[in-house]
Amino acid sequence: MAGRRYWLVKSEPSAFSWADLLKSPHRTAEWDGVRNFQARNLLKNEMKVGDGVFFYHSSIPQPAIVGTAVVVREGYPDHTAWDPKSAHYDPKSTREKPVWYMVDIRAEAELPYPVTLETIKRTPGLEEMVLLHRSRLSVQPVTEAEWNIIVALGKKGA
DNA sequence: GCCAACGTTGGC
DNA sequence: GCCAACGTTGGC
Repeated sequence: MAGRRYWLVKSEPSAFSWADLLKSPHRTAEWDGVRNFQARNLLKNEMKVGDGVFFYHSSIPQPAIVGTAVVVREGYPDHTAWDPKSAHYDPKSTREKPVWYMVDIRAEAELPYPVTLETIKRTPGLEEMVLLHRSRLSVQPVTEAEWNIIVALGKKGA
């Protein structure tokens, strides 16, 4: 697909896991709760319908990319910011002037061999991944070359 | 506008 | 559970 871009989103499986995404209606979920401006800008402006998304499990013994997803709805206001009962409530965000945005993603394929952080660190061609250098960014860009290397590893193992 | 304090993320 | 990295806040 021309102009298709690639991304990586992180989630702690205890909060929302790959299995949770698979169980969601139409295997689709709102990627809500992102409260970081750089990540927000990517969600709001850069991620387009059809873009590829790696689903990464963080804060576990073996952090890893476990599946691929696709963007099915582009940036729109994150309504959880308006809900005082939500853990992601932010009174600075209003319906008139939303601060936080999200996209919808749909699960595409599970990687038969999850690509661990450890593998990423020692795989030639992945040295420059944002994951290794700005590890705290929860939505980050992935190059096409990186995407292809990781998809291949995920199919066949390292 | 600087920068110290603070809070959160996330690997280990 | 620790702590380094780093984004955000707020006093000045």
